[in-house]
Amino acid sequence: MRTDAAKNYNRIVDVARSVVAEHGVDASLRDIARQADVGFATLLRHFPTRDALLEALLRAGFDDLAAQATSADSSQDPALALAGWLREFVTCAARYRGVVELMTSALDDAESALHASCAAMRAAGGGLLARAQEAGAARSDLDATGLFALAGAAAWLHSQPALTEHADALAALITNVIFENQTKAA
Amino acid sequence: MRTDAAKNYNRIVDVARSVVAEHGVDASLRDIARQADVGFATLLRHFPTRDALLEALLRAGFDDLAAQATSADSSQDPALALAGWLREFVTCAARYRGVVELMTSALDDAESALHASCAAMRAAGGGLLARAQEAGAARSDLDATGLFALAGAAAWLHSQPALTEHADALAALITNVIFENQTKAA
DNA sequence: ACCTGAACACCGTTCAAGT
DNA sequence: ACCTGAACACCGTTCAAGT
Repeated sequence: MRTDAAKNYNRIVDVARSVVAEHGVDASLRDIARQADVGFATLLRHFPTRDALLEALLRAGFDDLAAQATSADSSQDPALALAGWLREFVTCAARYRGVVELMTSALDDAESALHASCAAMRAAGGGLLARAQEAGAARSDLDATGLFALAGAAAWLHSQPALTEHADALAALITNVIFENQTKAA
Repeated sequence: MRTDAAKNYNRIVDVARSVVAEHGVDASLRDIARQADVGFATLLRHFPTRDALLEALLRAGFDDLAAQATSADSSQDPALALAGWLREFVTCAARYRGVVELMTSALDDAESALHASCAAMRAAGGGLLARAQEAGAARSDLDATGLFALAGAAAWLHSQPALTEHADALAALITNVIFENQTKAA
């Protein structure tokens, strides 16, 4: 990449970060290009689709999540490792409005620019879940997708402006379900 | 209302039902007007805002929810009454994509055409919750908004196409939290 | 009273032309 | 190689004109 192109690329990403922070994942791409002092077609050249631009904003967080899961060695307490991962997941998924929906639909759409990193992240979480299940610290009727769904619901709650009041406590109620050891009969 | 106006009104609502079912709450209003064989400005005349049109689609369900809660007399088991209300809530909120977000933001925005019916519904659910709490059948650290938030998270999960696989079971895990009787110390 | 077309300012996409 | 303006088909809003 030429240095002038790199400069445009970085300026677009910087501006996108602040515009998406304000307007959510549906923010106007044209507006981002304007604020970045770049022709709109130039933005499209660097990021041919909305998902591609959002991927640039979110990839770092996703990679951290995957790394955090795989680096947790067997000496660490499985329940604590999973709990830390969940906290990070919610922070990451609630950063911008609409990210959770983006992630779940990206899992279903192999064409999305976000598919690979989301799938990797789900698999990594699944590994942490399996270890916690073996230790008897997590409910046994969950798989990686179930973990993702519950963590996503918690992140959704956390990302609703009208619910911020007690979002931390309420989201914790949801993630706590994961650690339930179901003993009572159905 | 003149009879020709009433005919237009009904045709718009009918078409909107099917278009919103397909495209979610962000469906194109212009497209709805076209399919209803009505000038776009006519649609705006009947429904000056998107919320006003969606309110026409959703009001019946909301009213049912409020009625269901107030009609539950004291002879009924409080836990069963609340459980039934929650089931209805999720069905209603997951009917179209985006409804849950619409409801939570309407609660925060007194100007929204949906504000009144959503607030009434939340209050009605709060009444059922209070009775269940008195009977010791629901956790005591929840209020009407907390109930709404958890039910909303369950409905969110239910409305994600990528999660339909086990949506019923996972959403039930979330709503079950409401009936937990927290006994262990913090 | 109620309906409607036209004008407007936006959006995302595409493409031919510029350095 | 990389950038850009212009044309296009959409969107929601407003308003002056029709019956």
